[in-house]
This record gives sequence, C-alpha cells and structure tokens, in this order.
Amino acid sequence: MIIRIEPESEVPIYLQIANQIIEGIARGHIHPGQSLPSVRTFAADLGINMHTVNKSYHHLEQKGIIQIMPKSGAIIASPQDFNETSITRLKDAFKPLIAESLVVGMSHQQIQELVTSMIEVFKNSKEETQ
Amino acid sequence: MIIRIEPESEVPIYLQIANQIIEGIARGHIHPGQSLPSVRTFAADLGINMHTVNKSYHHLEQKGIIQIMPKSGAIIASPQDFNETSITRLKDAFKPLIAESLVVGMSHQQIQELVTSMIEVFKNSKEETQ
DNA sequence: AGATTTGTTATAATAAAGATAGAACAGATT
DNA sequence: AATCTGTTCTATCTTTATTATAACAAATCT
Repeated sequence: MIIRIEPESEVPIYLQIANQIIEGIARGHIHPGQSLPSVRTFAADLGINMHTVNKSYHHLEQKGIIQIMPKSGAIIASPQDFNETSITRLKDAFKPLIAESLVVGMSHQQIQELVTSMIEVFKNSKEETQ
Repeated sequence: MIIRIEPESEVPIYLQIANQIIEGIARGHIHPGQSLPSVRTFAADLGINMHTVNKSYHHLEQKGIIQIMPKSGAIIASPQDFNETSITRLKDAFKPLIAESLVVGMSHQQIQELVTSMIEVFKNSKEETQ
C-alpha cells in the first residue's frame, strides 16, 4: 500500500498515516488479518521517526481497527471485532460536518449524494482489487 | 444561544465554540444577518479569554460562515455568499469518516440512515424555532 | 542456540498549537 | 465625549507533535 505524507499539512503525520490505512482497508488494498509493516521499517520507508508510526498504530488500535501483538507486530482487525462505541464516536464526528453542510446551503439530497458517491468510490476500488 | 464548553475535551475550545455556532445556525436558533456577541462579552460569558473567542470567529470567517466587520462586530453570512471551496473542503472532511464507517462494518444503508437521521434532527429543531 | 526483529519504555530536545494575560491603538457606535 | 469594537503586540504557560538515542525483553528467524 502506498502512503503519501504531506509534511506541510495541518493534519499531523500520525493521523495522515492512520487515515490512509483506513482508506486502504475501505478500498480493499489491505484486508483483515493482514499484517502491517513493523514500525521501524515503515518509518524508514516514509523517512520519518519510529515513534510517529507507533503513534499511528496505537491510534488505530484505540479505534479498534488494528490489533497490536506485543513484540510481534500489528494486524488488521475483522469488522466483527468492533464495538458499539466505534459507531458512537463516528456519530459525534459526523455531527459538525453535517451541520456545516446545511449551513453552507447544501440540501438534504446534495448531502446524501455526496455521501453516496464517496461510498461508491470506495466500493468500486474494492471490487477492482478483489 | 447557549454554548457549553468542556475544558477537558480533546477538541480545542475555539473549535467547540465554532462548531456550536454552526449547529445553532443549522438548528435555526440564530439566522443569517444576525450579529454575534462581541469577543469581549462572549469571552466574559463563557469565562474564557478574549483571544480564544476571536480565534473562533476568524475560523468561522475563513469557512465563510460569518462576516467580521472590522471595529464593529460579526454577523452570520447568508448561504448565497458561500463559495465552491466550502464544499470541496467538506468533501475532504467527510472522506476519512466515511472510510472509517465502512471499515467498522457499517453498510451503505446504515451510513445513509445515520446521515439522514442527523439532518432530520437539525431540520426538526429548525421548524420548532421558526 | 544464537542472531535478528519486534514493540515497549525511558529520557531529552525542538517546534508548533492552544490558551491565557495585559496593554495599547484606532475606527465605530452611542 | 465616552464607550465599545476588533486589531495588534508582547509574554507566558501547557500540551501536542516530531525527532533522536538508547536500552530491554519477548518473539521470530536461521
């Protein structure tokens, strides 16, 4: 999986990595059960520090998206391993964005279309990879 | 409009304020053209620093949601004043959330239902207020 | 078994962001 | 004229983000 880091971005590097891993799973480039590169080799590939990658992994583990096996490595979790709190957190994250969309003048339909088209993008690239 | 600040939240105060103002507009508690409290009085009401409120306002102005009249005050902008870049930024913000929703195991329908129910919440409280 | 790789832990340093504080300025409002 | 407004400036403090070394012990590989 190819990950690109924008050092000048306002979003921190460890979140850029985490988000792109999540995207990679959604697109089917990587699958549950597969292992992620070690924090050291990943950091070397990206040209960044080991601890930054480590922070990404723990961020993903906290979300329940990966499982870190101490002294061994990290693997992508299966969807059935997720808890209800994941969805609660997602709701809280969606709320301000939907509010802003409405304030900006988007209609109910426009917002739905935006969401649908984005889901399709992920599902399409998943079909291509499978 | 009532704004509640959680000092222990991981989301910065200036964003809590901005998000709740956006929500207030979406809910119809405040309307385009209306003026926001001055940064000093608002800060006094919330028990926080003037500069934190000022940062909120400039954050909202950058999004195009309010207009700051120098040396005078801030008013809520009208939806027609918004540019296309607002929607582009929103797309980028939605992307990681939708990816995560899919990874967590939510179906296309479940995501749509989540979005729809949230939009309804805003629209309902808007009808009540009007 | 021995060497290597793994995540973990600890300490340290730097830079940026978030928040507060106080003060002064000049335009706008009353 | 007095007050209120956002603006600007300096300053301090805390937290977060990132990098840098180093050492440790469990897991893995050869």
